[in-house]
Amino acid sequence: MSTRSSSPTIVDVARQAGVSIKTVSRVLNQEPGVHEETRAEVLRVVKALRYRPKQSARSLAGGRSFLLGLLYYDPSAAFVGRVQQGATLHCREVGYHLVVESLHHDTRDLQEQVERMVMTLRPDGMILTPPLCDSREVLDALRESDTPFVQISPERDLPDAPSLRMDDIRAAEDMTNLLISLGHERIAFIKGAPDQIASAHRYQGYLDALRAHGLQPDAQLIQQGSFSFDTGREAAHQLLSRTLRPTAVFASNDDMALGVLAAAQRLGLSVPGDLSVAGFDDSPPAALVWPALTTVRQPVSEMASLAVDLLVRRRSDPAAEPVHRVLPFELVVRDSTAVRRRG
Amino acid sequence: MSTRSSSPTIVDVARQAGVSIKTVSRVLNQEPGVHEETRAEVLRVVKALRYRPKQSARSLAGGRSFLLGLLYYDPSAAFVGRVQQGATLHCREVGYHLVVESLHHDTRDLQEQVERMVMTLRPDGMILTPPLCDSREVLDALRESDTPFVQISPERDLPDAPSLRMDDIRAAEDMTNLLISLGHERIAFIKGAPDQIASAHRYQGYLDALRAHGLQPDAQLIQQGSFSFDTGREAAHQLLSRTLRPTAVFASNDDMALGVLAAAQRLGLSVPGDLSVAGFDDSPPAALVWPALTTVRQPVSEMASLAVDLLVRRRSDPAAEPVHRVLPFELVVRDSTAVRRRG
DNA sequence: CTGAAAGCGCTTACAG
DNA sequence: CTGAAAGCGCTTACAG
Repeated sequence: MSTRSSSPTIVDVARQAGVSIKTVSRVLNQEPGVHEETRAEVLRVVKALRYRPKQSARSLAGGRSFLLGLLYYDPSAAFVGRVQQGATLHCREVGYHLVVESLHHDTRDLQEQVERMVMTLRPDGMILTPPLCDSREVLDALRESDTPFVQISPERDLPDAPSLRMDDIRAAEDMTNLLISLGHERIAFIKGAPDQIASAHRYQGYLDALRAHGLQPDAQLIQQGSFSFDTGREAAHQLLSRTLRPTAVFASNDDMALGVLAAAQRLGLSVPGDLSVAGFDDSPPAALVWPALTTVRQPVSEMASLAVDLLVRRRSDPAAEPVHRVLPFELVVRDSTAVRRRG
Repeated sequence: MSTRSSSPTIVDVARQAGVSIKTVSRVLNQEPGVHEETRAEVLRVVKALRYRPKQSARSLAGGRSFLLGLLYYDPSAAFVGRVQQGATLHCREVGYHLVVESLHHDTRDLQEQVERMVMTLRPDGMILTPPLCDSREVLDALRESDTPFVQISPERDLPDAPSLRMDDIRAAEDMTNLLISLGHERIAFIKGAPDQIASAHRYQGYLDALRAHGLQPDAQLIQQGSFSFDTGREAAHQLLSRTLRPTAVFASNDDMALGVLAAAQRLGLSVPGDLSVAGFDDSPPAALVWPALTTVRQPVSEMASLAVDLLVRRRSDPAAEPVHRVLPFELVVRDSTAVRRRG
């Protein structure tokens, strides 16, 4: 019923500007070799008509979709949410759009799911987050369809794809150094899931810092967790029930650190008075609990932005050697850590 | 360098199946009027060739993009994350894809942002979450571009768009009833941000439940918050410092309830021993804190699925009267609430 | 039940 | 610096 005329096309613009559609196309795509006056006139008409090139047409003709895909598994993961945020914002800046695809990690047809998505949508690239970025099925589907992708925080780098990560070892080392500088010597550590390389790296950083300060790692103070709240709480319960308690606990992610907080509370220990607690990730709850958690912030937005850039730029230079970058992290010192109480 | 032949098109399928491309198109779009044998043969070839129709071509020719947009403002909001999850999963089932667009609520050019997104991408519909679903600029941009949209939990319903929401009044009433059934009579309430209709509704439900049980609302027990952790903590501090303390606090969202937990802990009150605490939303931290929070779960996945359905179906019946549905919620009883301790 | 033709709105070679 | 032509891979009327 709308009396609104249908959207203007490139033909309308060309006609009004008195040029060919090819010239309009040139201006829109910022190609060189257009007379400045011509360019200005075209732009004027574009603005006057509120003309927007239609993606489906550009896509069909030009062979690129201006779509980037974000593949993820665990939707609740704060990490993915922040990747997405960084990616959408940067996508807008470069004229792309982000399509999100949530996968069931356990399903049989992971490869089929990815393949179908990629073949119908033809995204110009995919952004992969853990644990999917290390899934053979996902990678195979992407390779088979010639879809460029970048891995964010993968278990291991690939020769044929760029990756972006932070230095887990160094971050854990810095956090441990912080605790040491606060006077702590009996610093417990709760390890993460054994099958994730980040667990080993963070543990490594912890050990490095202790050794650099001449402190002996104490097996009694090292517990195995699996990155969950419950394992953190149980590990802390073990650690804190001993007569000779640690004065600080470094949990290798925030969920476990929250578990430590809960255990301390249960046992009537005050944090940070009786016990300092540090986490890793800077998840949303970290800032919401009491006391607010000291933790490590990963450079997630930067990784996401860079991922978008790498994918978009890849078009101009498809044969470029894939980069593997390590980005700087940040220690977020809040209220759960304090100078060790003497006596 | 790849020796891989380019993807098969509808022409390849038609040739191999010995039919016209029109017939292939009919089969793919499940149109009636194709001989069963012909249909089977086409499907066989489709499968053999691993043929997938290209979205950009379908989109350009058919005038629909198979893309749905999710517009949101606050990325960290757990609510939006769950909407997204529900939407992507259902999108896959119906052959659509979800494009996410994060907006800056405060920017001047909200309308311009939305208009640009919609005009280039031409999504077949948009899913709007609070607070954007009530933004005049967003709505105007959508209407002007003839883009169908559905509102999830809007402040108020619109005559020209479907909306999906839960019954806030009833949910708050049920939660209050739960506390009353546990023996509580001095039940405090922390209100949410005054500019959101949900705040008024939840407060209303609280009052309704009290009155139904012959309990007088006590102004001393009612505090104003604004849905943030800090306002929850402050309000709780006020409430719990009095000589005649409440035995239960109903915070009208989880973030504030977490603040109540923090305040109680600070004052040395045990939850739920000395104090029962209830929240609203079932945000991720709600299950992670100690004690785990009793709260209300909104039917978010259902709203998201329905939103997708409404948008997809709208194509077949664009003139249909927009529906305004109220979906059932769920009380999630965890560890922060208990029978009132006597004496 | 099936098909030939036209067209969606752009970009890609190719000319000049 | 600029343009005419062809084509991307589908769907939409329109026929029969």
